[in-house]
Amino acid sequence: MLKISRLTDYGLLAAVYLARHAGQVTAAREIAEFYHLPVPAVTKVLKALHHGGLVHSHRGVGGGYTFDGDPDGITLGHLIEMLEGPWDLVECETFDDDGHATCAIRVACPSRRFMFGINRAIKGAFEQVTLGDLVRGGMPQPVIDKTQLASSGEAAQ
Amino acid sequence: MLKISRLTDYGLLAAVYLARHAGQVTAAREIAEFYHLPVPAVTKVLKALHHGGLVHSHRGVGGGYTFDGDPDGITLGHLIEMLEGPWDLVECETFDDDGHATCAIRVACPSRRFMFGINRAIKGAFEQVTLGDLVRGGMPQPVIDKTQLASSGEAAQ
DNA sequence: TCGATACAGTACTAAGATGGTACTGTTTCG
DNA sequence: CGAAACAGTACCATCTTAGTACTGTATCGA
Repeated sequence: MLKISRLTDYGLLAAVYLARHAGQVTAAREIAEFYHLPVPAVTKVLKALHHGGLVHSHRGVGGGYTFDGDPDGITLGHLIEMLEGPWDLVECETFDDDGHATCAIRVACPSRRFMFGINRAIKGAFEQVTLGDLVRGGMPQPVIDKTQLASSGEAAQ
Repeated sequence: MLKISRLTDYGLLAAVYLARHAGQVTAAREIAEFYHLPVPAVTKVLKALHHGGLVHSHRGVGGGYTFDGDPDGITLGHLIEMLEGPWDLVECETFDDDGHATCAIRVACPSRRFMFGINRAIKGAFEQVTLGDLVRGGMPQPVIDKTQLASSGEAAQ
């Protein structure tokens, strides 16, 4: 199914919470209790946000996480990348750990350009929503730029 | 991971193939061979497209599927709905077979409106791409309408 | 009439992803 | 020095996915 995983949900909520309390040191427990989420799950996603460079961490008693950047400089695409790692809606361009393409017929595939065009068009939508939009609670409706697929080369079959 | 499932990929390719051969009766085998895909998998998604009303089926010798509608009247959202069933990027509003909400704290959830706003904004992007766009190989870049979340009510936490 | 073709519907299984948790280690405060 | 809180890793039950198999039905043509 095409859906944002539950842990990614948690991560978006945590990011918004921290952005709304910018500059304040906030413990994972506080965020988990606010949203009625399991604490271990929230700590997991906060580690990912820290690893992605979105938030700073503070250990020890009274520690927690802080966000002090520009909410409008962070896109929904960035956030999902931090939480899920590199992602594509299609796997035409995906490679496994050995560097082999997941798609065995990749080079000869008549649909590769086509699928990659969809990928870029939809991922582009995720780049138009910023953390600031989420914090403000107003979110833009993505508009598709119909030149995206064509610019990837000739049309696919 | 946030990705279109492989079978849905197959379904999109099959829909494009049929739209490019509009009015012609095309067997599942022909589509599978063109894209180098397993025949049983392609027949599976074609059944879904037929069930969704996108294509007509013709049994017997020389049978197959035909598309004879308006490619620009079918959106990417419609196609995914046919192939994956009702879908949402978040599960705030999802109910199980017994009619119970998947989210146990749904009524009191401080993030429900927020997540549903994301859901509508991104799903809106899928409504801006049509089967005609896919057939022509030019695809729009979705543009987010930032009023979508706000219009769901007050801003969520 | 009969056989081959092709779709209709259902069900099964192996492989992979997901969600939640547990455990150990490290840092910081008082 | 003890408690609090993050860092990193690993585990496991559950769910989803992909692919296939099997039976049934409709159609064409010899």
